[in-house]
Amino acid sequence: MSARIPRALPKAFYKRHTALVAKELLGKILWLKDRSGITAGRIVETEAYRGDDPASHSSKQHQSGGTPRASIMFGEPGVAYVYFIYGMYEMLNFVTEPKGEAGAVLVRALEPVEGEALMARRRKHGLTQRSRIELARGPGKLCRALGVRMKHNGAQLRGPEIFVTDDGFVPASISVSPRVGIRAGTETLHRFFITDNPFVSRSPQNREARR
DNA sequence: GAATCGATGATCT
DNA sequence: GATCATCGATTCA
Repeated sequence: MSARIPRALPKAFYKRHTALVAKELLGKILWLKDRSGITAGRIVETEAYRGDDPASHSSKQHQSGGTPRASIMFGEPGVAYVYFIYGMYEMLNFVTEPKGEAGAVLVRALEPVEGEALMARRRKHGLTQRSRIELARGPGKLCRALGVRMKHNGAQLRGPEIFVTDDGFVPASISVSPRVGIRAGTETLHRFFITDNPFVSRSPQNREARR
């Protein structure tokens, strides 16, 4: 079980409009490497948060570069933005847009492709076919499964701990919907997911318009 | 399958 | 002091 991690996507991939990056991340593979081992999953669901969008952490003090927590969203693209929420869960985002423009993509769900046993141990699950779907189906779950912690805040997405790679997979169809769990900005269709993919997190809005 | 609710702590006002 | 880009247990069906 010694996975060889391929070359990661370049910084330029992230230095673009956040919604475009969120959409193009679908099908890419996210790797986490730590002392426990290597885990990886194919990204099947993302959300875009950008600029002064009221749903985005970057909307507050937007003119002056954001609150302390969100200031990383105004910085260099291609790094991880990790934050802690509900007293229990980490959330993993990728910083987007050129430096000075605020943006980040929330990674919401993965299809496990490497290190499933380790993921199951971290999630305290067995490895039935059923639970395999549940391993990383949701932003809190995937951070648990991969071992994403606050210490990864600011980490590069080209290693040595976090990698995002492209194996050539192209989703057959992509769907969009409102974002999940927010109060403001609910009209914006900035949630992207691979159509009919069973690893996409459960939500009442799974039957939204395709494109 | 769907609805409800408590856990638990950092962040912001 | 209120809010929160969530989850799992519980209940009802």
